[in-house]
Amino acid sequence: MSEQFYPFKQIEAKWQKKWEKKGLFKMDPVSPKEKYYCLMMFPYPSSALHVGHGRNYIIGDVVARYKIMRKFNVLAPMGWDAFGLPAENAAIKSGIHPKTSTLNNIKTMKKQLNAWGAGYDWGREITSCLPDYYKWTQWIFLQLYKKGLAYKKKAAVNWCPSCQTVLANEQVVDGGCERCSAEVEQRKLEQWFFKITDYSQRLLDDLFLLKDWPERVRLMQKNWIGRSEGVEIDFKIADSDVVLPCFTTRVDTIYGAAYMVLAAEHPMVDDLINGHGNEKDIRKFINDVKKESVIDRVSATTEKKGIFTNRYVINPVNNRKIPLWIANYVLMEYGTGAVMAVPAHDERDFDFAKKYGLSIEVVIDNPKGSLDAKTMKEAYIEEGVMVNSHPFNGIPSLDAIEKIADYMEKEGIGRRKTHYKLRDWLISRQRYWGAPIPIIYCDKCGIQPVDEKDLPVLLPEKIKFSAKGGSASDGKPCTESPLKHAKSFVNTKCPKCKGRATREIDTMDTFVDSSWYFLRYLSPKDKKKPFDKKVVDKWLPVDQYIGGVEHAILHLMYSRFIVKVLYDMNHIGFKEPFAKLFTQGMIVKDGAKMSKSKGNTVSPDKLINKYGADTVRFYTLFIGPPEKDAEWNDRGMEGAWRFLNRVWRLVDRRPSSVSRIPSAKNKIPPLKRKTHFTIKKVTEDMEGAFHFNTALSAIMELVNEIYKFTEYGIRNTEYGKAVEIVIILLAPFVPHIAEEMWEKTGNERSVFEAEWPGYDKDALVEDSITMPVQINGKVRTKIEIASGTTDDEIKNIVLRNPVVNKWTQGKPPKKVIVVKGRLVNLVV
RNA sequence: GCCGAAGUGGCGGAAUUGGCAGACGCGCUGGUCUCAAACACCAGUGGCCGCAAGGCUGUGUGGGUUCGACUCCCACCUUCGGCACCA
Repeated sequence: MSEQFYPFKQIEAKWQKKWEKKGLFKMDPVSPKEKYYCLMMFPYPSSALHVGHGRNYIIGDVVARYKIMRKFNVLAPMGWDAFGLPAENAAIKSGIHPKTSTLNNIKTMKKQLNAWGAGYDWGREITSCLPDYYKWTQWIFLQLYKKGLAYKKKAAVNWCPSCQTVLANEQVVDGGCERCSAEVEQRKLEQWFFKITDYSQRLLDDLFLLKDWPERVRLMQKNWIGRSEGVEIDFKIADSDVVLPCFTTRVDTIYGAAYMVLAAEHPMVDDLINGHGNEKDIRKFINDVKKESVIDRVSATTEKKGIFTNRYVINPVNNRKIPLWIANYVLMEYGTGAVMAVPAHDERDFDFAKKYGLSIEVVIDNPKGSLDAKTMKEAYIEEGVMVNSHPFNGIPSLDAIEKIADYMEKEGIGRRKTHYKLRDWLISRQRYWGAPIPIIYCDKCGIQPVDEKDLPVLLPEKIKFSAKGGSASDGKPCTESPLKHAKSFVNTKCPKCKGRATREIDTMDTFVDSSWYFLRYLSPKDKKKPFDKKVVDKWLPVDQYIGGVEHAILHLMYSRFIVKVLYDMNHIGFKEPFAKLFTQGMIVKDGAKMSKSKGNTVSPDKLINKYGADTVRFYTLFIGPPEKDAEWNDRGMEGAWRFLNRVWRLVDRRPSSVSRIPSAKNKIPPLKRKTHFTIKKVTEDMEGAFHFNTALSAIMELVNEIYKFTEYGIRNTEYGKAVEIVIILLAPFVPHIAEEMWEKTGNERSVFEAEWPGYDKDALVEDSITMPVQINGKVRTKIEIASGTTDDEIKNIVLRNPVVNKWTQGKPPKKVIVVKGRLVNLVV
């Protein structure tokens, strides 16, 4: 029986069923084999997956299957990051409860994952919106609360007017909401925070342990943490005993401080301007600044504006009296909200000083040519030699940073300090579809955490989450958490005094859900505890984590933080969650990221129906190096499809036995060597950078060689071996067709139980090699050299070569360079 | 502005302890098979000159190091990603 195309539909259904029955992806908790935890970032259950999402699961599946073949005890679980805004927003419009739509979406996506042939240990499935999961998310909150790492404060927070909720700093992109792009406003609200800033230094230090993370992700985290070292200097206010500390990283420029600037929100501003003239204008200025949008406040391009306070401060190193200003470009959240300005050596200060006619003095000279404060066009921010800074004149400014810091600490006018850009993690959300924060407010006892034994705090299912509180479909979200109106939820008893009390109505940011899920997979059904220390200590850190680079900061930083907290509380015995990270590139279509709103998504369902899952997998893997973005092209599918059919015919149909006489050009290939070379190449790609595209080309080359072989009607053991190797090497990539071919060639057990082949180094050695001969670096001819020929012999052969003689015109070359196994170059 | 990655045929991409640029695939051209097509198979395919043999040229641009540079160094251009008044 030989059909035109291979019957992928039958084959894929057959093997998907068999793997499930056999439990190919079931992790064995008692196996003596070495563990391998292969994790893909769990998806948010949106309506359906497209081929861009597919890349993530296909890569993960290839890795898991490969490790199974390498006889590891593999854990490849899957779950759902199921809380979140989109489901709630959809509910406001459609009236369908988020739980209903989410669980429906999960069903669809699960089907899609199966259709791709992606294998998971479904017995360990987790769903973050179900009480048996979020009970433990609440437990995590309580642990942080216990440690003083969860706290409530009234703070200026990022508010998205369209989503009607606050956002974490990490969720504000270019001054807009990362989800809906609406311009973010600042609001003062009572909110819950996680004190991630306590872990700034450790999050930074341990980045250096993560050698198997992409460099760029480590860099992004490093920049986000934003550590900088400097000195906090005390400036005394003139005619007062009040001290105004300010932070600088450039203490070497202290003698050039021309004025000082405060943020408009600085707490001392009010006292300072009180009764010192011009008060009205100053207050107006401050109000104007506070009204500026978030985008303008943080943009480096916004024009710098300021106003003089009529007050002065004293520079402690030279007792100079310098003016005190208020300006829009100083941030209250960083440092002390007060900045010393050195116009000659800071761009911002330079612009500001020019605008308002403030003095400029050079205190660090350019070694390449003296600076003149009167003529300079821009600030000189490089290092240089100290001037006008008695007693530090003449020394390099880099040294001066240390010397002046020492001096200040000795004199007690300043102290070394380290600052971070990282801010605390705002976790409150004024929305319904999230895990309730397990906190109770009692008039008598104040803020009380819910007792652990009373978890979970159930999210009420009957809820009205529209603005009017009436129908569920008037299209507008509430301005407060919809939980506010759920009386049976809100009204409760105080855990301490048993008196009447109310519950916190905000829910947690979904990033809290996803910052610990990788622990839950090890005991997804445990009703007594979130995870078992012994088991997670055995299985974590995750050996290979795979996901999109868009999570480089948010999810990956939060997870690292939560793991460190749990470690400190001795709940777990490891400090980092993910040993190895692979961030795959996006698949784009027509130059843009695939998205429903752009209408450029490619659905896998149709393609799988037309070509089969293996073809879709093959093309997705062949499209390019997986860490890079790639352009999807439906045509490319044809090539993958053709190849799989070509492979199929190797075992399905006896290739035509037309005997041919090998021509000189088309000599019978050394199949054994090619086979071993391919094993080497594919194994290296699997173990190394995951360059599946080159692994697949190598296999294609081998198949091409096999075909050349069959043209001559030769079917010897070398041939049989090569076909067997092709099937095994293809198995992780295109598992269904590989299994079927494996069975057809007489194997009874699954190809995933087969031994991954090793290669024979001796088989890689060639009898003879073709060496290019260069003359002055240009290839002029090629010679056939038996392997093992000495350099001298090669030289002789080359010098006798007629083509070479034509070019050298018989003259002896100046130099002959023989590169072993590579080429020969003659210099004439 | 700062930090990072990248730039190679018509297209996706391959090749770096410096050593045959364009593997593999898509597309295209010609052929075999067929009544015809589909499928498959064979041959060709960076550009320019040439009937051919062969030659010249070619990895974003301009320099440099080297017997030899996609690969290393210097300067620049472009694209993408991150950060962005952090003192």
